Amino acid sequence: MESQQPSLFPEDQPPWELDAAEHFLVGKIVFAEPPFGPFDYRIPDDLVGSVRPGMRVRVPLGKSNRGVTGYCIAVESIRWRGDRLKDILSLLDADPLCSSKLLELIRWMAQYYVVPLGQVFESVIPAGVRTSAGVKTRVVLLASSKTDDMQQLERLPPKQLEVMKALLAAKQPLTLEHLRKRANCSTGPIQQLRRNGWIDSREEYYVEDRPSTEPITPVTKPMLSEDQRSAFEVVEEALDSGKHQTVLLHGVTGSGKTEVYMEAIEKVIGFGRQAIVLVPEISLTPQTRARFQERFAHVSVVHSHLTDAERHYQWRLALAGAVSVVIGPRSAIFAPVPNLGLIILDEEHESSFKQETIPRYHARDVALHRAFLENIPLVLGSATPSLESWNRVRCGTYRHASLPRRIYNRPMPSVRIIDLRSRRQGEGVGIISPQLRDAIEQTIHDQGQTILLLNRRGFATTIQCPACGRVLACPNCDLPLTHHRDGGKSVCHYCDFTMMTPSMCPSCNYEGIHFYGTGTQKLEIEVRNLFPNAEIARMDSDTMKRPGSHERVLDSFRSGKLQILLGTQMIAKGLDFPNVLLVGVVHADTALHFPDFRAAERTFQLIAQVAGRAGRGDRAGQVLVQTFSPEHFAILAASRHDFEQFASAELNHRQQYGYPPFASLARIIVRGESQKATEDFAELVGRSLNRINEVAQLHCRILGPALPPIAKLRNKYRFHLFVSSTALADLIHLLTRFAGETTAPSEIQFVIDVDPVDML
DNA sequence: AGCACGCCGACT
DNA sequence: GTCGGCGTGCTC
Repeated sequence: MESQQPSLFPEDQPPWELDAAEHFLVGKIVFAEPPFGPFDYRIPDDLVGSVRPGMRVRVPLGKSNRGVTGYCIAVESIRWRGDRLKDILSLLDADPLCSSKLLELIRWMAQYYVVPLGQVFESVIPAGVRTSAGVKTRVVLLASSKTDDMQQLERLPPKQLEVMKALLAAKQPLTLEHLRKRANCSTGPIQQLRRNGWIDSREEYYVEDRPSTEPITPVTKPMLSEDQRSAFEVVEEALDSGKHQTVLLHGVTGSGKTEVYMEAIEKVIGFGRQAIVLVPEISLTPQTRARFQERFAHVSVVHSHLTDAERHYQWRLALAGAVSVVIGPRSAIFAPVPNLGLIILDEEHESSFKQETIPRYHARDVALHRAFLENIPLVLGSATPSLESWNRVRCGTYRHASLPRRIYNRPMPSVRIIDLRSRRQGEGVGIISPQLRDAIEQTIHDQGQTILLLNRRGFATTIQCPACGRVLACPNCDLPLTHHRDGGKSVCHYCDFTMMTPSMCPSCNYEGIHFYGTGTQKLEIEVRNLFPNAEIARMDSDTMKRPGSHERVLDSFRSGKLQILLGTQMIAKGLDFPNVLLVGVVHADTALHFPDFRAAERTFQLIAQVAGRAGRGDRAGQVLVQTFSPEHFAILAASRHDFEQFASAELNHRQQYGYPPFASLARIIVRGESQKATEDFAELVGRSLNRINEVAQLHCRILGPALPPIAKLRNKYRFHLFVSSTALADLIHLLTRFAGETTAPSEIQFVIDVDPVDML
């Protein structure tokens, strides 16, 4: 990665030449496209002092000297070493786009995730900032030097004198419109002053002020419960220590973690510092925003629907220190606040904190590193912590604060496991067991509400010919298509390929193709049949496509209009409805048998999270879990609300097989349109990795290439390899060397995914 | 990525 | 003998 310039002269020059040796400044520049650099460019005399790390520059590149935009990562004084250095052409920023600490964070990310520095910049600095979205120019007026002569000034006509007084009193440039208002005059006298040289004008960039979206209605803050207070004290201790410290706030669902966060934020704001709150994208609901905006002034909410211009504006506000709290999804970890005092990452186990495009960073790990660099506390909150974080609690790396009880000491819901295997064939062929059906009926009778979770959308998960056994598959991805009853379409859930579901088998022409497996659509139909008088709504990514539909369904559920809400995991998280007395997990095994070492963890989390939706009000809740694996430890532990038992069993298993968190893991995905060429290249990748591992004497395990569970995606064949090591440095070293010396043929792409979350 | 240099086939 | 194919390599 380091730049190398072939030196034309011996390193140690004779002293008489050393005297003559010219010292000058160079900027180390990186680019977002190849060649990534870093390259050294001379800083021309007129830019000395203004080029600083974190700024963008325009530089000539290549034989044609085409102009390219790069990021300055360092400014160094070097000795002349041949005349091959080119000059920086111009500066694109007046001030650095990132502080030195953020720059350090970017460097760490580039190293850790094996991504060129320039590409990390592109992801850290919002596109709207880079394109100056929403920035306009305007003419501003300022008093000229002529105004130094007070006597001359006094002799101006009265109206013009008034204008000049107003302008001088403002002590800053004003637009024509502003000045006109302040002097309470027409434009006439102002133009006259400009003509006579009393007023100078210049163009300036500005961002339109947006109407403040902050209805500052401070609410009286609630008293912390005893549990909340003792949890807060752990965080407070970390804040007072003035050092970096990570606290895992382990609070059961409904235990009031947010109050603890807010108390900590309040304290940080009291120090004149800022806080960043990271939440999963789906938790950034208007209610969450309102909660923070009611409690604090200057809250910046960064959600995914902001335009580039709005994002740019929020970013500038944060940079200027005009924001106390930034709340947003994973990219909010890069908020350029000047004096960060605390980072909070809520629902830290959520996989949406992992970015699935380059750079494939995990916001939790980036947050940890930023907190370390800024020397501030990090609070990770979850009811079902990731095993990575939990293991660090066990090792004593993280402090543990827990909220073991729900607020007002409400009981956790009782969980009953329903063994689907015991059902006799032929009887109750439906998806809803008699026990679950009875429980729903009882709940309706008790005027309560029911949530039904089925983590698979569509109608049927496989479309199969009962005569020849042919399964309808996606032509692009080779995965079974899911039948959607609205419109009778077959849809691929990976690439969205859609076709009309044939009535006839394409292989054997058998009339009577059959649907197997269950999705939320089929569940909806069965539930409607079972409870014809109930109000029912389905929530999954198919019904939630239109903006606002999410809110509409949740509002009518909150109002009590709906008795049953069914859907995919989007109903499992965060919802807080006091009248939910029953939660039904329709098929707990959906995620259990995935070829992924986190399958058990995911299953535990999903059950625990959705179970947490029940019994949040005055009346106790109950949870029914339907499963074909009633003895599975993840399902058993979830039914007892016993995270620790689950975690210790799962950690033992991970340790035994060398999975994270006991080893660092990376995945290399190779894809291409030709199966043969893709496989050949994947083999080559495997040989390169093994060779580097041996010659550099690294301690890495290399697995594969193998067919990933999704072997074909969007018309591309895929192969993957895994590299793991108990020595993180070895793993990164191997990957860095590999990336440095490998170029894929043009029709093949490969990506390195460090700490992969998605194994498919 | 872009643009060079470079070494083999069909044309004036 | 020249024009031009796109295969490797470099860009501060």
